[in-house]
Amino acid sequence: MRYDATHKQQTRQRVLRAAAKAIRSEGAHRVGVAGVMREAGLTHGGFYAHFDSKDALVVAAIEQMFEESIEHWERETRGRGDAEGLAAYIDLYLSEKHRDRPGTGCPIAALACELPRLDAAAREAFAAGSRRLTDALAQPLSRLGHADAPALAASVLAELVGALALARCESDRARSNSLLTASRNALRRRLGLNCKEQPA
Amino acid sequence: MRYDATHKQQTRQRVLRAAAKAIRSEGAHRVGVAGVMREAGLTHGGFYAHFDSKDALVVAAIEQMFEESIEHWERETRGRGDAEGLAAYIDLYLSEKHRDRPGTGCPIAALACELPRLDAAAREAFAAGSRRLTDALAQPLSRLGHADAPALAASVLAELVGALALARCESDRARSNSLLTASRNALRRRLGLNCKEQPA
DNA sequence: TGTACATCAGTGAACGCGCGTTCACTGATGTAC
DNA sequence: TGTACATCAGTGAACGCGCGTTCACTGATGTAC
Repeated sequence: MRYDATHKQQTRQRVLRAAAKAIRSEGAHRVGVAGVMREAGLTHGGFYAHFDSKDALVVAAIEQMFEESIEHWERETRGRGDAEGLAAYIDLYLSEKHRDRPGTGCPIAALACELPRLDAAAREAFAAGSRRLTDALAQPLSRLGHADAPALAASVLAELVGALALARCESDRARSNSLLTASRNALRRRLGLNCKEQPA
Repeated sequence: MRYDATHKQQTRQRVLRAAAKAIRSEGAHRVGVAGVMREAGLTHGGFYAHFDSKDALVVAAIEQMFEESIEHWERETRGRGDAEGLAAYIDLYLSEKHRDRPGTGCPIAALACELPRLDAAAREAFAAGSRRLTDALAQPLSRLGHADAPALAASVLAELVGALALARCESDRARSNSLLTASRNALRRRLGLNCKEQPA
């Protein structure tokens, strides 16, 4: 063992994190192996010591994104009540900051439309991640007494994802903000969360 | 004028329709000039007699898609009451058929995530189309007495788009169908449309 | 402690391929006489 | 009516470029003695 046992593993993680960010920003098809490696401080040739192919990188990066996403959800809701945690997550999800930084945000909002065009392994990883996020949403909804929490969670996630994606398409900042506000208010009302409405 | 005056215009329309379909199916970045021309029964060389560049084709194709989309909305709601028309549109939007045929479906659900990566002209065309669709939704909502119909329309469109995109990502057919059903029911309830719930 | 060595993570030139784009050419068309 | 012609929509070979991938090589590292 010439190098530290964790050395290669750490490099792989660096490449993976760079890929997860670039893919959410640029899309899986536009992201290049060379660019990701450069971002990780390496040259493109070394890539194949870590991943079998670009497709394999995309799959691993998708898993990485959802790992980050679930972690983010847990960090934001931990130690809060169900209602408060949900409200905080909705506000964060539909915030200007999240809209303006797709690279570190929700993989679903960044990649959903592109996903059906990826290979089966990538689709499976993505679907698994989406289910985990839906389940995470369903739990507090269920504890709050909502009937059919899994279906409600799916519906809530759909609006979150759709609103964020639409807000990212609108280059007029004021209009874009009003899309975020519209869905924030609609979701708070739907879920019976503390309804201090925000003006459009 | 050697050829019929409308001949070139008709060819252009054929190319445009092929592009609008291919871009929704494959994404703007994956679609190639040669493939679109082949689909229109031509060879790639003739492309530049009709469009300045691939980017220009994408812009024109986006306009074409929204034209089709608005037309589709009008065809489905014409001659129906506001509530009935909305319910019919929601059912159609969140149908298995729409999910399985992105090429002829809503441009927003097919392209929203990819759109921020397109150039300014494409983004502008897309944003304009999205606003038209939101306005079309807002009108019956307003007539039905909903307060702040524009915001509600934005929220409804967000859920429609998000639910369809998520359903397209889920390769397990039963799960995918249940995502569509969840949002169909949630939207009907939200809008006070005739609530014959469908089982998940 | 010092030196020769084996290892292997990472380098960078090279490849084949598909893409957007260009351009000299073709040949079906309607027109002029 | 028939024929030579001008037009121009469409053809297809060729280009430069960026991409994913390969591979012979490098050089920093820890080890053996």
